[in-house]
Amino acid sequence: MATLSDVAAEAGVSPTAVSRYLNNRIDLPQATRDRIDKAIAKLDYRPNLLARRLSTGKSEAIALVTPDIANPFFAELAAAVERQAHASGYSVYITSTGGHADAEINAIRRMADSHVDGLIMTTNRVDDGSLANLLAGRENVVLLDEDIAGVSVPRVFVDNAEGTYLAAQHLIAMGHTEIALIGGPHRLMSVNERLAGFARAMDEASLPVRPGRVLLGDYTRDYGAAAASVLLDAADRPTAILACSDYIAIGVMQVVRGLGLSIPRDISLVGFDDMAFAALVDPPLTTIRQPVAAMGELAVKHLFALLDGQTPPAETRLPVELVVRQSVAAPKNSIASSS
Amino acid sequence: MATLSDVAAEAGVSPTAVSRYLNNRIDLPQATRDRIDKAIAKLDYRPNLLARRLSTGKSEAIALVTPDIANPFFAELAAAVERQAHASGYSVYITSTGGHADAEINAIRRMADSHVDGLIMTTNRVDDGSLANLLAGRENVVLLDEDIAGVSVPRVFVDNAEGTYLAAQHLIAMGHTEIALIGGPHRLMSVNERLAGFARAMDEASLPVRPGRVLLGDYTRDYGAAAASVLLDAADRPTAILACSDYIAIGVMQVVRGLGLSIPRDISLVGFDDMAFAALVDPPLTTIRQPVAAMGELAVKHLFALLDGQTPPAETRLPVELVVRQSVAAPKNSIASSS
DNA sequence: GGTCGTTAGTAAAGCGCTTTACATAGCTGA
DNA sequence: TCAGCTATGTAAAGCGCTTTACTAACGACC
Repeated sequence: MATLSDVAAEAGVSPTAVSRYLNNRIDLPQATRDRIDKAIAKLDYRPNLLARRLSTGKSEAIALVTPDIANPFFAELAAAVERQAHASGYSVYITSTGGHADAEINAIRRMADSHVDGLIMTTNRVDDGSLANLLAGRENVVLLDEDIAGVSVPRVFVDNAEGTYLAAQHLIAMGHTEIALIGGPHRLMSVNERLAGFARAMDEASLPVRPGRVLLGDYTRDYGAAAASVLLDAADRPTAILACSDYIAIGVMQVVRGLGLSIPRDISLVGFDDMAFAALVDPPLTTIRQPVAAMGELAVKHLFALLDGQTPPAETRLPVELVVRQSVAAPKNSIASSS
Repeated sequence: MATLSDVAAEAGVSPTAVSRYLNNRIDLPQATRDRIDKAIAKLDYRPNLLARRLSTGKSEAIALVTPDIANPFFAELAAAVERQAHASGYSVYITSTGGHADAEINAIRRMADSHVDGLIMTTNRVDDGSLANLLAGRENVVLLDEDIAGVSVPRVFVDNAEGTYLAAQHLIAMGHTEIALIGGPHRLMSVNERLAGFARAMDEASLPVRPGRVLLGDYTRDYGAAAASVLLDAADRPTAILACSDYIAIGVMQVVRGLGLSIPRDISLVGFDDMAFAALVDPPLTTIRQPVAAMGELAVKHLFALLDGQTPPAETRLPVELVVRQSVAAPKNSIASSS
């Protein structure tokens, strides 16, 4: 591999001249430029990024730490982040943590050690303070999708409460009064907020939120199935279920089908996320769409602003949207109220 | 950020001693070790990876270049690669190219410039020779999932021909004789092979492969829909369609439904890949399962073997598997032959 | 004809680490 | 008593780049 010095020797100038020429820090006469260009071409010279980074302290790279790249939600987020970062000539280093605290900490450490310029952090856990500690005072981090309590870096979230509010409103408008909610991990910000949105819609319709009708566990298919079993085995079944993720909704569907019931005839179901498969399942799932690409792009923009010494908004909320498909109907034995 | 010299000064030894101690290249008496450990803890020292990499020429990192990280197939592959690499203490740098030739070339270049130790390459295009050129002679590359003609690096593929062979056999056993195939891009290795497997099964059953019944285009939902329209608008519809990817199958389903037809009553359908959504669609899709995780892991293992100076197999084929769900039935107006 | 400004560069230090070669002190054995 | 070994280190160069300061040569101006 040719080095800068090789090029300099070949062109008959000093390494300094080549370096400065390549970085547009010097005006050289055409003849010299030509000699350097020729030398570069001849030797197929490519700058060693490692050396440049070590020397400048800038890496033109950002890190994205994410719970699980195999999860399409995070994969789409990652794709958006990458697209946006590449547009500015930045590389993106992605790490999956599997949602483990120590893996998250290691990932952040490792990223810091590799001297990336900035970090976009997504998590799906409730932090016990270690993450907050690690991130405290950093000026080159933005939080995406989920909060970490106690860190004061720019955050890009979705309007979680509005999402479940819209979903519950939709169910209520269809005539449902017996509505259950299945959510993610207790105390996770998105979970709290989605619960709050649900409660608000219920409240506005003067409907009670019964404790046994709110099940919090995980944003997974398995938990969706487990929770659905509990709800549907009960004496007083709900007529509708608001699943706080499409994965949960899939689990619900599976159990409903297993019980010989039908969606939406016996049970109405609304999901959350609008993952690609939501349109493909049977029946196509009514759900809340998150603007995943916009989230990723905005996170990058805010991170770049930060690196640029600007002050992006402390918190941005992106709007969600109700996507009506076919998993909601009026409850049996009841007449839909006009909305 | 504390440096090695800071630690050395704090511990009252030379930087050399600290470096060699940290790399297990020297035996120090307990007292000295303690002083160094204490200094490290006190200063919260973490080695600068950039500097280490520049100095050693090793990066303990590999690159994965992939067409689209938002595609669950590649995302799962990436997750497997990452898991396996992390287990050996390696980082993975993932890049999405969008399937563009120039982006692929840039990505490979960029990875080489960042001095990763090795590269795992996946593509979904037919190379015009530029990739082959770039990769020629490299001793630290493995090809995954799809071939690049003319490069002689270790390759990890799936048994494509066997997949379509099994699928076609299954359809034939159910009584189908009018079987169409919808495949990916013409001349792509996997496409050729899947076509060959299909042809072999047809041949063994003494069934002709009619030209109008083989449509090659893209591994996408859109192409699946377009191809299905062509096939189903024809005077002599096939009774079964072998889709060479689950995405294609989804497109087919959409068109079939749009025509007021039913799967599997009117048209039988087999997919390829067994993506997560295959089990979730209506009807659940009979498909060919690829061992995605195993592919990713094996690619990493072979890459490490390469880096270790060993010679992994030039080409490995991983087995596929027919997953029978509910998208295949006997053709209407015919009696299923016993298999 | 000296000064000043411009042009066209260069020398050398430094980024933080590794590594090779060498050094010193103390001890052992003949 | 002294050669030689072991234990415990160290000095200095080098990875490939950037950057700060400096210089030499030349022409223009007064």
